[in-house]
Amino acid sequence: MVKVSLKGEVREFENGITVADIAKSIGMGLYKASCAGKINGEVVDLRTPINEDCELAILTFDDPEGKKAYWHTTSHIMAQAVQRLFPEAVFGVGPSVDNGFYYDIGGVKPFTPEDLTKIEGEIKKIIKENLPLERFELSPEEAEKFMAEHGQKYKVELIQEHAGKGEAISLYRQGDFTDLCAGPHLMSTGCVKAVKLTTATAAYWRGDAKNDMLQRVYGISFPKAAQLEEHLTAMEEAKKRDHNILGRQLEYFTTCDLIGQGLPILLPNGARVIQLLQRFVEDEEQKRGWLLTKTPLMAKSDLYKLSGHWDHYKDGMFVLGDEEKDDEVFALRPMTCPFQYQAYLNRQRSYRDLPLRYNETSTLFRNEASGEMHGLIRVRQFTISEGHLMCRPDQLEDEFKGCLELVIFMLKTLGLYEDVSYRFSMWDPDNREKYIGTEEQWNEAQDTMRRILNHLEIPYVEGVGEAAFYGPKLDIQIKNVYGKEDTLITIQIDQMLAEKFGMEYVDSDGKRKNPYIIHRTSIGCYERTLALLIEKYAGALPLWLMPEQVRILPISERFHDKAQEVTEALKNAGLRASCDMRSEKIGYKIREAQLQKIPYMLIVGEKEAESDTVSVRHRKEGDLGAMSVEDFLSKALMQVATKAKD
RNA sequence: GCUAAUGUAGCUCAGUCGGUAGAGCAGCUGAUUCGUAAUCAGCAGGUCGUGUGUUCGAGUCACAUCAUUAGCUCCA
Repeated sequence: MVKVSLKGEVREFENGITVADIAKSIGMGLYKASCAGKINGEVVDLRTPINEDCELAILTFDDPEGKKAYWHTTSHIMAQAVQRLFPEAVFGVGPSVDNGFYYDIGGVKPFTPEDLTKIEGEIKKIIKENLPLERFELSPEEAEKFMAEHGQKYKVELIQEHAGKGEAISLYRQGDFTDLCAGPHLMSTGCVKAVKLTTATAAYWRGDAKNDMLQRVYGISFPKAAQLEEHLTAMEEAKKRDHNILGRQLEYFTTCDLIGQGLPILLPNGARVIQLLQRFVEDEEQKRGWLLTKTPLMAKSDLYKLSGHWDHYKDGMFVLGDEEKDDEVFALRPMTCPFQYQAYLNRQRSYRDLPLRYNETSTLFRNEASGEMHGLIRVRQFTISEGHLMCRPDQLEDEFKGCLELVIFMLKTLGLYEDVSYRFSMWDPDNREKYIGTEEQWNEAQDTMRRILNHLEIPYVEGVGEAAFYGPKLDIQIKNVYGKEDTLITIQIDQMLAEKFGMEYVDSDGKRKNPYIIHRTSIGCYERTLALLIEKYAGALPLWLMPEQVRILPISERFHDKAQEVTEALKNAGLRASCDMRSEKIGYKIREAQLQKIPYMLIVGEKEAESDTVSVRHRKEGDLGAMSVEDFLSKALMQVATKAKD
């Protein structure tokens, strides 16, 4: 007998009982809903026999790991459907992801939407067949032979890689389909209910552009049809917040074929918001001891050669001139680092000068590959709240903390703090050519950073291979409206470039030493941050950031004078206000202001003229009733001063 | 850069088998002077992303190119 602790309650079972049988013993409802188990904190297959006393949790679709198993099984069902319809298919990998699952499939023509519909139809059949999934193991040799016989070359490759570990290879069989898989999986294909294939795209085998191109089919599934409907509706809603649609509608930015890809035109609304953000950032940085620099937008290639950027990123730079023909070759700057270093190098530095904090509102140019551009998120020219901080080793942790505190202050002010996650971006020792410096230098820099992060109790995930070529990073990640993650902010520790550039300080012992350099941004790129703000607030930015804060709406021509008087009063008080004097009905004017997300609408008519008030309407709260202009002003100005979120 | 889809009026879209371009909203003009999300009427608006072909004839077919979107790769 084994003692199994379930949610704190200990029950006895016969030795070798499976997780699935325990679920069944508790109730058929739980059994049917169960997706996987968790034994002593480790996720396991439902078929796992229990031979020792343990703590067990039954995972359902409501648990993140349960969802993973559910989606993973769905990906197998999809693969089975593809195999039936396209027997020539060669399968790559088919994992679950944050928002569903995918399967990579080679040997087939790109799938059309009609193909996806057909595959969905076959999936339904397989679900109806309610095929049990059986787990079995083969030796690596047997498994390789099995997959080779079925023409599954990618699976053979995966098995060969796994063979060295001396473990058996686990496979799952469901009817006529067998897949190499570590699991866990649901008990049968009938457990999956509502499936939708969302998109078919291309992906490289093993994520390497040199390898075969496979067709990747994405999908999602749910235990209930209503949940699928809900999900699809949510995706439609997300589209309404998409900055690339909303930002254009609300005239924050536009693009132009003649100017080129990745070069958005910031319209007056977008330009205003960015100006407000910049002022805020520069003022806040000044308060915190940062010194503003303004360095050139281009430099001779020699500068980038010294920094190492020329070797690593020449293809991604806009180079002016031809190395073969011209005496001097310039390049638009893709980063600010070596420019600000020159400010440091302007004179000899003492340990007493450190820390030295340089910030800059810095426009950068990067020749991103054509398929990588996206709205305001990935562009070829952007402006970043840049900064480099030179300090002594004993100052590093405090200064790092200071940078992080500034970032957190910014994120909280913007209302994005709850939406970010942290990634400790490290080098990949198996990919040495991507990085400069020695293994010792990397280990030291990473250990230092890890120590600081642990000390500050930052909850981070590790990103191997995500470091900059010169050092590790703390990346602050944010998801866009569709759940796709991007880096919003980064703080980096660099021990290598100071040496390359001969940056030194004379320490208290009279010796010359290289400072540590922290590369950081406080609010990220203004374009990207604006994009995320548009999505976060669905265009209804906080009052202090709205390009137009108040619109005055006279009921009719008779009240134009009064309305203009109010408009002038608000403008003089520092609010961005305008007056809609078109001969339209009040409902029309309100509708338009509302669609433009104008925070306050002030209605001026007979009643207001008589009582010397304005009727205040808020974009979210609706009619707030009449108040004097003075009362409205103090209310609105307070909201601006405190940077309130609505 | 790769795979695929898309590109028609300022915006959203229709346009059948290749036969000479259409709607709604927005814009302009006029009327209306109105109380919390769309007043009515009229007018104007297009080298059908661009280029080169095929054809008697191209928005429609082919090729190239530019841009947009999704995913991959990349992201100093």
